Amino acid sequence: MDRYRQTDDGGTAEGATRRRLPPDERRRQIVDGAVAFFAEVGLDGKTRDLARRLNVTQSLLFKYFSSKDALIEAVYVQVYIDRLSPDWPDLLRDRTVPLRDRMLAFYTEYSELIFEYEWMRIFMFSGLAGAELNRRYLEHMGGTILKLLLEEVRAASRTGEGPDMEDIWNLHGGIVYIGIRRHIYRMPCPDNPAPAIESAVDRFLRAFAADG
Amino acid sequence: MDRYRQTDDGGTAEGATRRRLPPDERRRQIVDGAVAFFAEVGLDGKTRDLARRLNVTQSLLFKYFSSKDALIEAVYVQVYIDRLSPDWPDLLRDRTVPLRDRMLAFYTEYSELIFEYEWMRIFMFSGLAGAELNRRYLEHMGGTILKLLLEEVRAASRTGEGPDMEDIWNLHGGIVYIGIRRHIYRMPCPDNPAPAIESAVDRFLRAFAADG
DNA sequence: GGAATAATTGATCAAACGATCAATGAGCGT
DNA sequence: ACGCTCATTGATCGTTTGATCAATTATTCC
Repeated sequence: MDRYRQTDDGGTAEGATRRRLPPDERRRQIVDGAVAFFAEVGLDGKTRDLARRLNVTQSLLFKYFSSKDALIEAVYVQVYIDRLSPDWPDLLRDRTVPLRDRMLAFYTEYSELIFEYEWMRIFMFSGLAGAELNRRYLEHMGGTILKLLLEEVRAASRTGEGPDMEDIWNLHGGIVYIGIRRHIYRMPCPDNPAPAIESAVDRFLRAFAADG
Repeated sequence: MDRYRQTDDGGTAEGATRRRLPPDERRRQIVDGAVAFFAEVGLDGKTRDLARRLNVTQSLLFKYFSSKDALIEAVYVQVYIDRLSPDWPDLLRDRTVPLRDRMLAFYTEYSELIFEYEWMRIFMFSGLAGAELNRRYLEHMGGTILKLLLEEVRAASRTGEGPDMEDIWNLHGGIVYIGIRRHIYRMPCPDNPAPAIESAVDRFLRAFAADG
C-alpha cells in the first residue's frame, strides 16, 4: 500500500494529503466526512468504510471518538445544533412586514437548511432510529415557530376563526415534502423550490383570507 | 431451553405454538413477522433477533429464504405489491361524482394504507436505502394518480389555468406528512386524520375555484 | 403403533464488526 | 541536524453477523 495518498475532496490545490494534522483540524475533517458518509449510507454505516473514505485508518477514528456512538453524537451536533437560526421567531413576529413576506422569508431560509442532502437524510435516519434529539427538534419547531405562525395567520385572517394547528402542520409538511422527494426518494424535482413554496403559502393565506 | 414455547402474537386462543407448521403457513408467519420486525428496527435488523421474536431458530429462516435479501424482497412484495388498489384511477375519473367527494374518497382509502405503521416505516427505510421498488412506486403514483388528479382539478377549475404538477405534489405531501409525523417521528398526532385531510382538500379546491 | 417424511434444531463456519494497543514515523522546537 | 512528541498506523482481540449442514423429532400415512 502506498503511503502518500491523494485526498478525494475534489480539488484542493494541495495535492497529496498531509500525513499528520493538528488534532482539532483532523477532528473536524472526521466529523465532516462522517456527516457526508452517514447521510449517504445510514447510521449503520461501517467505521472501516468511513475511514477508507477519509484516507485514514479505522483505528484513528477511535483516537478522536471513544465509540461509534460518540461519533454519531458529534454528527448530530454538527447537523442540528450548529445550524439553527435563533432569529426566526422575531422575523415571523414583525408585523411591520406583510405576513406573506414574513412567511416567504422564513421558508426561504428554512428550506435552504432542510433541503440540503445531508440534513434531510440524517434527520430521517435519526428519526427512524428514534433519536431523542430528533423529537426535541420537532417539538421545539412546533412549539415555537409553527405556533407563532398559527398566531400570525389567525391575527391576519378576516374569516371566522382562521386555521388550527393541524392546518399549519399541513402547510409545513407540504413544503418539507419537496425535500423528501428530492433527497430521500431521489425523485426528479424542480431545481428551485421557491415557486412551489410561494404557491403553497399564497394558497394557504388566501384560504384564510389572510392575504394582503 | 424449554421446547414448547408460547407465541407472542397476542392472544390466539391456540395456546402453545404448534412446533411444526405446513411450509406455506410458516412462510407466511415469517414474512408477517419480518414486516413488523424490519418496520420497527430497520432493514439492518439482525436475523437472530427476528428469529427470536418468531420463536424459531435463526437457521430456519434460511430454509424458507435463500438469503436475508430474499427475505427483504418478500417483505417488499407483501408491503407494496399486495396492497395496491387498481380502481383508484376509475374512482378519480368518475365525473358523475363531485370532485371534492372523489378526492376525499381517494385520500380516505389511500391514507388508511399509508398511515399504517408498517407501511410508512418500511417505505421510508427502503427509500433511504435506495430500493428500486420504491422509486417505481412513486413514479407510478405521480404518473397515474397525481397526474389524473391534476387533470380533474384543472377541468373543474373556474380560474385561469388551475394548478400545476408541483401544486398537486404539495397537496399530496401535506397529507402524507401526517403519517410521517406519526410513524417516523413518533409525534403526537390526531387519532383521526380525516378532518385534516378534508381541510387540506377543501383549501386546495377553493384556491383554484374548483369547489362545488 | 411403527416406519417414512420433512420441518426444525443446534452446532459451526468464515467474514465482518467495533474496539484496543504497542510500534512507527512525521513534524516541531531547538 | 537531531531528538522528542504524539498523530497515525498495522496487527489483533472478542463478538456478532449471514449462512451451512448433519442430527433431531414432530407429524403423516398405512
